[in-house]
Amino acid sequence: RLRKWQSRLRVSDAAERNLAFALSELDRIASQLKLPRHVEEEAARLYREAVRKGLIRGRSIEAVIAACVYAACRLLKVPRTLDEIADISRVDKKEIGRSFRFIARHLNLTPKKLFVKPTDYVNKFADELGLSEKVRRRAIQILEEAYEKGLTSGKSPAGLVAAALYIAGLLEGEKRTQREVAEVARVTEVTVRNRYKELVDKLNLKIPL
Amino acid sequence: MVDMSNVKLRIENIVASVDLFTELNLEKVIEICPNSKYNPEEFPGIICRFDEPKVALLIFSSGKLVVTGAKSVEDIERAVNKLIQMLKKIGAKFHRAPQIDIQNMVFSGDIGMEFNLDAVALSLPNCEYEPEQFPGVIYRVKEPRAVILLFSSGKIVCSGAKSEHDAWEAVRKLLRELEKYGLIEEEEEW
DNA sequence: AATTTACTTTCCAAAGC
DNA sequence: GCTTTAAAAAGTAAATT
Repeated sequence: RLRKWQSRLRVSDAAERNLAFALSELDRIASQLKLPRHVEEEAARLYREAVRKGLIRGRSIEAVIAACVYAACRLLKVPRTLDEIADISRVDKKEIGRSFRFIARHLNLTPKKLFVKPTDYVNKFADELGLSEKVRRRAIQILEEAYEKGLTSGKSPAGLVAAALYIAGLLEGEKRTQREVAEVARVTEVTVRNRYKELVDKLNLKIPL
Repeated sequence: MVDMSNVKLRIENIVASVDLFTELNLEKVIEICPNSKYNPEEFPGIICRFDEPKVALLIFSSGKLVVTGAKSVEDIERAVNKLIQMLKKIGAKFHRAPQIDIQNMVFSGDIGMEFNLDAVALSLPNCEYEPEQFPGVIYRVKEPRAVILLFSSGKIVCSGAKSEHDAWEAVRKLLRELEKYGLIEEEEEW
């Protein structure tokens, strides 16, 4: 009947409005983060899939969009920290993190698919710090040794990469301050210092004074 | 067969729901509870703390309670009896024994070996590992229902179990999975 | 820079919004 | 969903000294 038809119209109206809002929010985040088009498209695909599976229930569209952006970055190996996304989202980092873990669980985004090699973070941070190829290679070498010695489990990848770049900079004569590397990695100086100490100690690195 | 001889579990917290089968006037109850807090605007129950046994109780007007922070089931029984004695002085009548249901037990423990959590996350199905947000692997056991947090040190936290037996069973299942995917013989192949 | 305090994760019930 | 309560793990963060 007419009423049923109207309610159907209303439902699809709401769904379309929500989707339009979600995609505009995605556009806003993607342009501010200067994300490649394929990442934005993947985030949109993840969002539609999340809607189709009813994963939005109880969550805000903004939180889920931010989570999809983060997931798309991880899947496509485009390094972006959760903090960078949280900075420009109206939703806080904690809520984005929750939504991210929730959609990851239900869209079968396994740790394997989401794994981003430290190398990718090295290049991103090194770009922002203006560090040479030589420093990057040294940092990666340090990170590989640290992994082999079991120093990386449970630690913040961003903190580890920041410390490795700090050390590599010192070793290759392209010093950046702890403050500078901490800033691009979005961790505190204390974290950089703690990782730095442990890496220098356990890998027997000789830092030129 | 999974070797559990090196595995340790320790009770850290027990949560129980209790029904006293008596309606309570919280305005009266608040006067006989020394270290308690009651703001019906923010939370409908009285928050009360006992030193002996060391627990926290949430007291509701329906006569139902939530007891948390206990290290043993006996602590919960003692706390409930202590509260009942206090309530009797305020005129509350008890016609039957309280019903106590253990809802959740939290354990800390040790598996006795270290783990490469990247390797664990790569092969162990149905687990979560986001080192940027939390340093442990999160593993959910369906039956008995429980969640285990596994750290690189081999230390664990098991929550959601309703009994010590269930917690051991959940840990046993995690170990079986770890063994099945070749994650037990760590040391050499890091 | 060391200490202390605090927050992240997991679990669960209660009554009501 | 949220509110409150407890507790541990290990990492990170923030506030004091």
